[in-house]
Amino acid sequence: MLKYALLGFLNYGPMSGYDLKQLMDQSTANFWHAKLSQIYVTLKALEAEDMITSSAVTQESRPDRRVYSITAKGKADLSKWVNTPDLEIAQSKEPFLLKLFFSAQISKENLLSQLRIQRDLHQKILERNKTELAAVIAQTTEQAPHLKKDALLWEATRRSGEIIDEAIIRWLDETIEIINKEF
Amino acid sequence: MLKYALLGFLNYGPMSGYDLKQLMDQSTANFWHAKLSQIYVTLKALEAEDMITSSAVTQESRPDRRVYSITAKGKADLSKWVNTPDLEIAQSKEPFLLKLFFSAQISKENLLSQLRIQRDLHQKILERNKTELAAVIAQTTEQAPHLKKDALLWEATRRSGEIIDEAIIRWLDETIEIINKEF
DNA sequence: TTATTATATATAAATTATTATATATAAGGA
DNA sequence: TCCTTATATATAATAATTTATATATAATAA
Repeated sequence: MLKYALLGFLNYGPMSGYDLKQLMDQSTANFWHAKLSQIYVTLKALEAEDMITSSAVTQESRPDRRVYSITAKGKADLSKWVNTPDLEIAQSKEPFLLKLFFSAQISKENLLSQLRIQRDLHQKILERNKTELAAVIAQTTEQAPHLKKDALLWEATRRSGEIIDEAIIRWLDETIEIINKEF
Repeated sequence: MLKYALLGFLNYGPMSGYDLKQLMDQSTANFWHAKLSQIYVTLKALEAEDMITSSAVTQESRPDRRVYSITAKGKADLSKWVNTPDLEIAQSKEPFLLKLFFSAQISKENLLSQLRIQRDLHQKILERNKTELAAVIAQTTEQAPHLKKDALLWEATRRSGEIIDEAIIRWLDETIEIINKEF
C-alpha cells in the first residue's frame, strides 16, 4: 500500500524521496507512515514499473536531489485504487491493549501509572492534531484553493484522529476509575 | 511483541499452537493478531530461549498435538514486559484513511458509497464486540472466578473497542453529512 | 569548537508478517 | 458422495518493515 501513498503524494506534484518523507510525516503520519529506506526502495520499484519517472537535480550547497514525477500509468493505477472500495477492515495492532490484557499480575499502582502515561501521550497527540495538523491543512488550503476538495478530505482524516483520540482519552478516564474502584 | 502475546496466553495454562491461534482470534484479534505460521515460528524461538517447553501429545482420531508450557524464565520475561510502561504510542496504519486522503478525484457517489461501506463494516465489528466478545468474557469469568482481575482487564480492552468503534461510526456519520453538503 | 540535527541519497542486514505449500484425519454441508 | 471446513503440525518463499550503515554538506545548539 505504500506505493499508493507515494503515488498519491506525487499526484500533487514532483518531489524527492526526502520531500515525500517530510510530507508524509506532516500529514498522514497518524494513519500511514514509512521509513526513508522503504520509501527509496518503493520509489525504485515504481520507476521500474513505469508508474513514475525521475531525474537528478544538482544543488549548489546541498547534496543532489532525485525528483520523482507520476506518469499517466501511475495516475491510472492510483485512480483505480481510490475508486475501489475496501470490503474488509484491516486488522490493526495496539501494543498497549495487548499489555493491558495481560496486566492482572502487576500492582494497582503500576497499572494506574501506565494508564496515566497513555492518557498523557494521547492528550499530546490530540493537542498536536488540533493545532499543528489543523494549521498545516488551513495553510495549504489558503495557498492552494484548487485543492479545496482535497482539503475537505484531509480535514476529514484529521477530524477522524481528533474524534478517536478523544474517545481513547474518555476510555482511559473510565478505565482509571474502574481500576481505582475494583482492581 | 508476538512472543509476549504467546507468553501471556501460555501463562493461563498449557496449550498448543493451534489452541493459541483460536484463543487469540476469540479474544485479542481486534488489537493483536498473528498467522499460524508466525505462531509456530515464534513458539520454536521461545523454546530455544527456554521461555517455554513443549511435549507431543498423541491423539486418537486427530493429528498429534504439541502442547507448550511457560517456564519460570518465560514468566519472568512476561512480568518484566507487563511492568514496563510504553513511553510512546506505536504508529498504526489505517488503509481507509489513506485512501480517503487521496479521494478528491473520485465521484461524490463513489465516495459516499465507500463511507457507507466502512460504516457498515464498523457497525458489524461493534455488534460482534457487544455480543460475541462480551459473552466470551462473561463466560470465562463464570468458569474461572480466580481470573476476576484478568476479566476486569479483558473487559477494559473490549470496552476500548466498543468506545473506539462507536467514535468511528460517529465520525463516519459526520463525514457523510459533510460530503453530502460540501463535496 | 564540537556535537547534533537538517538536508540528501541509498543499500544491506535483520526482523516481522503474509502467503503458499505440505501432510493428515474427522466432521459437516451441498 | 464429494467438497469444504475443522483439527493439527510445520516449513518455504515472499513481502513488508525496521534498523544499521554509508556518504556528504550545511545549519544549529551547546
